[in-house]
Amino acid sequence: MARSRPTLKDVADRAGVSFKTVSRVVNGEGGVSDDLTVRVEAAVHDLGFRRNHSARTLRRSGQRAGTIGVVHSDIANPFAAAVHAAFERSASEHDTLLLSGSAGGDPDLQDSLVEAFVSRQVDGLAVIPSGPEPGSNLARELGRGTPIVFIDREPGVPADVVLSDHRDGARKATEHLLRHGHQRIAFLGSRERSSSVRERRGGFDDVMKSIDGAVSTVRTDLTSIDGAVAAVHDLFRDRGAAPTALFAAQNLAAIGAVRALHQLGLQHEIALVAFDHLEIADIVDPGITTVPQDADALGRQASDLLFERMAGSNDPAIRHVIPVELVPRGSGELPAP
Amino acid sequence: MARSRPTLKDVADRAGVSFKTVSRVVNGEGGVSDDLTVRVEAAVHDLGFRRNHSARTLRRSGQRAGTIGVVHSDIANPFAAAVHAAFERSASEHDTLLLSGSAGGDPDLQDSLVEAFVSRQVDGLAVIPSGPEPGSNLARELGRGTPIVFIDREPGVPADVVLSDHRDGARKATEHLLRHGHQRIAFLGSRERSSSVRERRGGFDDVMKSIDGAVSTVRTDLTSIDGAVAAVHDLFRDRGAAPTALFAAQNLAAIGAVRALHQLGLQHEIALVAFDHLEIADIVDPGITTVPQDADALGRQASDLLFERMAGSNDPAIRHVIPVELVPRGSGELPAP
DNA sequence: TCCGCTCTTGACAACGTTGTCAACATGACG
DNA sequence: CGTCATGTTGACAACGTTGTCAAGAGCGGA
Repeated sequence: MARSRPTLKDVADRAGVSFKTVSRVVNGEGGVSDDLTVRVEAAVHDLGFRRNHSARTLRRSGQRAGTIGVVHSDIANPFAAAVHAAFERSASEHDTLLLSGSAGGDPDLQDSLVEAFVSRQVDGLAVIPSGPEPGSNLARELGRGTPIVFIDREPGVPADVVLSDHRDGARKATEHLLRHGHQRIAFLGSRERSSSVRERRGGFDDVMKSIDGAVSTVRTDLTSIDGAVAAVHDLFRDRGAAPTALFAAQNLAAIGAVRALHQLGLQHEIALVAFDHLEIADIVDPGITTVPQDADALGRQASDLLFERMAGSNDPAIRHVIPVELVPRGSGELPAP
Repeated sequence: MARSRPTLKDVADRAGVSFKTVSRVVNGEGGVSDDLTVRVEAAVHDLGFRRNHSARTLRRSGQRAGTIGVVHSDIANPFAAAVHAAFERSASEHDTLLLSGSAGGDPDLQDSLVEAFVSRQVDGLAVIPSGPEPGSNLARELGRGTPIVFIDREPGVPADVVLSDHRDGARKATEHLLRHGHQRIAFLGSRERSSSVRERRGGFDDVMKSIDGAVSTVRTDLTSIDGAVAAVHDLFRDRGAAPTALFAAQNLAAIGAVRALHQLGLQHEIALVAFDHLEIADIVDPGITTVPQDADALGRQASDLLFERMAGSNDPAIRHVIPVELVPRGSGELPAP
């Protein structure tokens, strides 16, 4: 059974001083005689005293609490995990810890995460793709002036945001396939409600519509690898009407597409370009042509933006777009039959 | 500039009642007339009041704070992220949030994370491989009776732990390679100070030492994909003395090994067995024979253990070992030349 | 010697919340 | 009509900490 943690008062009793003196020593405020300082430090060490951060920030309200809440869709997604890690590195330089949770695309869950974060007095929030629109709690906090940064999704409200150039990346991917002679191209996407996927879809449509004779097939809401595998199998059930190239607009969809093409033995016939970084891109044969996102830059810049806002910046909402480039590796350069 | 969040008192003023009445309504304690309840609820809604969780748990010390600290080595590692996600799912069923941080194998950093968690009054801690031995803060908390669960590492002290059967898995992998005629096998591992890697190394050595003529090469501290790639290139600089099979004892080392073998064009000649789940295992050619860990089970069972402990269980330290099985996919069945 | 200064120390309020208790109103019952 | 139980409401302390202020000791200078 956990004995309760020692308090300033416990330390004070042991050192035979008032608890205010202990507070001074613990905070290095100075103005305490060497004699007492030594005694207090010994007592602190003996009891294993740790300042109660909650009580501290309660008393000093208005000061930073040193905690940020991060709302994920699914932190196990490699892209989300990479962004999180970069954000965390940057936060730790500011002595700030991260509370995080995955809302899995459920707006209600996202809202209740935000509520839990806010009630724990976070200094700011970072939101990585989830629901379509900010939930009511998020909207309220925005209105209240809580610093919030959106990562890789359109906020839909005036708020700081860092995102990859989804539309441009999708255009580049699609044009790349067209340039290699493909006219029938399938778009594979995850949650359609996520703005990043909508943007990528938009870029794809922009290009396809501008070309006479281009035929697009669209499969969205592929939220798992298995779902994407099934969708690709389905596409090739009728080889006559099947596309000659795939644009996998999200990392899990891409892994599923690669897996399905390999299962079907079509990996050298059907062209594939994938959005997002894939660890496997240069291992499989053919290598996967990708439009990688810079998760590290996204995380770091989002953190920079948030800390600036938390430091009191009143600038109008900042929108940071990170350019993306296509990296050819083979799968995207397969010619149309 | 963020206006400060409304308090019970603000709501009380607006509703024209005492703040204690607001507290009662907010907590659904009952004993408030319908008349006032309605007025208070309106004020709560208008002001967007959210209970200050820190103040609440300060007052009710002894009660759970609803927060758990998770110490990672690197949360961007797919295995860690998967464990984290499973842990998080389970925690959210207990209305508990996770504070997390990556210590990257640095014991000092791990200790300062623990300190930051403890000072934020977490109810318990989960520790995923990092330093070699529990740091002094962790040791102190253990002594104090703070519920702690170790995941996938030997605690080195009497404490709850959930781990894969590393040694047995490594034995199975090594025996599998021997059975296919290999005698010169290289072991590729990450941080040697991590108990999981030590155990896997132990299983490997156990088997190799028991076989006459078996020659083992060992490369450890391969903490990144690139590091593993370089190590494998190095191994095959002199083909004469090079191993005929690789046992990649960790996921990043495995990805690096696959990549290097493909770069060298040796993927169909050099056998490979990998510890950990690999997303790419059945995509590449040949498929990668693995000894996958059940990250989901690890996370869930660790969480179960921790919540039981937090509920006051005084059972002696529990050790939960999750069995692992080898999954043949091709790379591990390549015969020795 | 006395004043005023600095240095050290502690008493006390306050942060936002919940637990305890008392005050008051109402109605039932003798 | 008085007593008592019940239901509603608020005053106040407490949680662990920091900020404010005052008290006391020690010392130099007039």
